[in-house]
Amino acid sequence: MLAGRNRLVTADDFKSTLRRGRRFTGSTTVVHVASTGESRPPRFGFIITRKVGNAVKRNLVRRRLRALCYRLLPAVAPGTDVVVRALPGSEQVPSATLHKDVVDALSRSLPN
RNA sequence: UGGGUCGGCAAGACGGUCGCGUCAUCCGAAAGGGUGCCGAGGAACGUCCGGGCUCCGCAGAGCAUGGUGGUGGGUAACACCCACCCGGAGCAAUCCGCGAGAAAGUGCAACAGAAAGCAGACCGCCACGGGCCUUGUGCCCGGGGUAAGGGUGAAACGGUGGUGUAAGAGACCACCAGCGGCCCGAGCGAUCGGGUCGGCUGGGUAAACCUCGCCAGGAGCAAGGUCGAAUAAGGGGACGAUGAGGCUGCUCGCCGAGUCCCCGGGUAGACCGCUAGAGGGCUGCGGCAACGUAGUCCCGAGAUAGAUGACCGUCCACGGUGCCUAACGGCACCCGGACAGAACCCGGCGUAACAGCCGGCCCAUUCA
Repeated sequence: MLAGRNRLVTADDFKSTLRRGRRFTGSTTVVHVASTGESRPPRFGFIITRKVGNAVKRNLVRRRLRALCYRLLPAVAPGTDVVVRALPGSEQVPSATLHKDVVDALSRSLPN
C-alpha cells in the first residue's frame, strides 16, 4: 500500500501530470508518466470514473492499483509522477492483468 | 412428517506475507521512524418523509402552495409503530386497504346494448280504433299504455310473496335488504346492538377538479465558526519639495513624490464543527401492545484524490459432474461467495439481495 508521501493529492498535481506526462494506453488502464526532476520519492494518483461501476467496484479497483503500485515503487525513478486512469472493464479482470498493464506502461516510459 | 404464515439471528472461519488511516505513547532539532489499541452495513444505498444542530427570517391574522386523511394511543417528530373499528381475501394462523366527503358543484366512463344518470319501448305483454277472411284464444296496420319477462353489459333504478290491474308498476300491503332522522343501551372513540318514524331507494370515480378537518417560515455540515498568506480596491492617521524615500553602514554627491503605520476585507489554505447519543443489553415496575420508567452494565471508525486493503494457503456452507446404495446417504473432482462502502448525527420508510440457521402460530396427515 502507498503511504501519504507517495500519493498525488492536490488537483494541481493531477492537472500538470495529465498535461505534461507521456500517455500509455493498455487494455484496462491509461497511464500518464511525468518526470518532475525533483529529488523526492515517486508519487502515484488514481482516477476511477463512475463508468467503472458502483462504489464497491471502484474501491476494489483503486485498492488493487494501490497495492501493485506499492510493489513497483523501487522500479520508478525519483521525482516521477504517475497517474493511472482505470477504464471501464477493469473491475472484471484479475489483479494480474492490471499489474501487467501498469508494468508495461512503466517499462515503455523508460528511455530505452 | 408435509405445507402455510409471522418474527428473529447471521452476513463464511482460521492462518501466512506485505501494507493503509485516526488516536495514544516512545525516539528524534526536524523530516521521519518504532510500539500499541481501534477501524463499514443490515441495508452504510436511494435521499422519500420526520427530527436534532447551524445560519437567515419573524407583531398578529388571512390567502396561496405543499403535505396529510377510520378511531384511540406511542413518540422529539413523522407519511412510522401499537391496539382497536369498518370493508375485503383465506378452512385457519394471518394478510390486504395511499380507509374523510359523491343528496355542494363541475367533469369523466371503452365495448356491448333499444336505452347508461331530470333513464329507456328492440323483442315481448295489454286493451282501444281500423282493415282482411280462412270467423279464430286468428293475422295485419295505427296511435297509445306498460319495466312483470327476454336479450346486452362491470352496472338496467331494491328482493320475495301477495293485493291490484286491460296488462302492469312501492300504486298498495307483509317480511327482508339498504338509506336518512330521532330515542335507548355498550364503548374515551371509530363503531356496534336494539327500538321507532320517514320518503319508498337518489350507481361508480376524489391516485379528476373540488370541498372539509388537521399540519407546515426558508436553506442546509459545501450549514456555520476561528485563524488567515498573497494580490488589488477602500477608509483613517503620521510625515513629506523648508526634501519622504532610494543608491548606501556613514558623509558628500546624484535621483526626486510619495513613504510608513493602523483599520478593513476574508480568497488560497489550515483548524474547529466531528462523533456519547431522543444510544444499546439485562432486571424490576406500569401498559393488551407500541412504549414509558427506575436500577445496573456496556459502548473505543472519523477518511477528505477520500483509510478499513492486496496476494496466497487450508477448511466449512451453496451449486455442478461422476461413482456406490433399494433408499436415507456416502466418497472423489470442479466451481466458488448475495446485495453492497461510512462522509454531521439520529428515528422511519422504500429499494437491492443468493444460500442458511432458530423460534411462535395455523392447517393437513400418521401414531399413541
